[in-house]
Amino acid sequence: MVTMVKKISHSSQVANHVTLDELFQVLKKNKLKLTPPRKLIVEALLENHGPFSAEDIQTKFIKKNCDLATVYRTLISLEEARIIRRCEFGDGIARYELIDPHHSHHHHHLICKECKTVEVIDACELENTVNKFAKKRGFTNVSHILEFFGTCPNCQA
Amino acid sequence: MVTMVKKISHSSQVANHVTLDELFQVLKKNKLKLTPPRKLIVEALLENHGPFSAEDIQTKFIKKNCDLATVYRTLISLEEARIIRRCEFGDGIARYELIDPHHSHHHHHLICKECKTVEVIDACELENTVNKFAKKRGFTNVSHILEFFGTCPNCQA
DNA sequence: TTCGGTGCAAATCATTTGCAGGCGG
DNA sequence: CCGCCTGCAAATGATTTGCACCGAA
Repeated sequence: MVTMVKKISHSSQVANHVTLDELFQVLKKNKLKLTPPRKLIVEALLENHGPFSAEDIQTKFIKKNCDLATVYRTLISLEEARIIRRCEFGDGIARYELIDPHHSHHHHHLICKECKTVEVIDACELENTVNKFAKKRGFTNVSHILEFFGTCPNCQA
Repeated sequence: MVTMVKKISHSSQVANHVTLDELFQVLKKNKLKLTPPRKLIVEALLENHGPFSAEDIQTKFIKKNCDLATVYRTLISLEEARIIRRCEFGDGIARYELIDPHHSHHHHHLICKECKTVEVIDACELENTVNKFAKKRGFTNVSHILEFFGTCPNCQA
C-alpha cells in the first residue's frame, strides 16, 4: 500500500536543522555501520517530511536501490536508535518519520482517511494528563499514540 | 497473537447496563440476521471488558464454535452497526470493545507493552482541541485514536 | 580479517475472499 | 423461499526470517 506523498509547509521549521552528518554520527554511536542502504534511507527521511511506509521509502525515495527486507530491518534499527519514530494510522501499515533532535517537539498528525495525506498538528496537551494517570497506576516508561483522522477538503467531493 | 485477558474493576460501571436483548435489537435494526455466531460474539463482548482481537474472541470466549473468518466478518458488521469500536494498540492487530449506549463516554486505554493488559482511562480532554484543529483545516468527519503504553507494575521485574 | 549487514527467496501472521451449501426471517 | 451467512480453503498483503555472500571498520 502506497501513501500519497505531499510536501507540507511546516511553519515551525526554522533554521538549525539536523544534518545528515549528525544523523550518521548517531548511527555510529549506536554501533550501526554506515552502509549504502542506511545512508539512502536516512537521507530520504531527512529530505521528505511525513510518516512513510517501508514501501513508500523503497519505491519513491531510494528507487529500489536496496531490498525491501533491508528497508524493514533498517527501520527497526533506526527506531531503536531513536532516529525515527513509528506512527500508527490504524490501517495495519507501519509508517515512520524522522525525529529531529533540535526540534524534538512532540507532535501529532491529521490524516485524510481517503487519500492518506498527512498534516502536522504542532501541539500536544497530553503530557501532564498522561503522566498523572500512569503514575497513579504504577506504570513506568509511558508513551502514547495519538492520531487524528478525517476527510480533507480535496476528498469531500 | 493472543492478549492477556483480565477482568478489570470498572469504577464507573453502575446500573443500567446494556443487555444482550438490547444489542440484538440493534443488530436487527441494522438488517443483520441473528445467527448463532453473532449471538456468541456479542455475548462474549458484553461479558468481557477490554478490547480483544479476533483470535482472542474465537479461542478464549466462543471456544471455536465458529470459524475465524466469520469472527472477522462479524466484527466488521458490528463495527458498522456501531455496536463495537475498533482500538489500535500499534502492533498490527485489530482489537474491538463493546460500545455501551447507556455509558457511551468516550475513553481510552493504558496498555502494558509487555503483557498487553489493558486498563481503562475514563477521560478524554481532546474533543475540543481536535475539532478546532480539524475545522481550521477544512477537515470533516473527524475522529481520533489515542492509546497510552507503558510497563505495568507486574512486569517491572 | 571479522562480523554485522545485505539480497534473495521462502516463511509467517493477520486478514480477506471465492464459493457452495445452510438457515433465519 | 430468498438471500444473507457460514465454513472451508485458498489468496492476499505486510512483515519477518534463513542463509550464504559481501564489505565497512
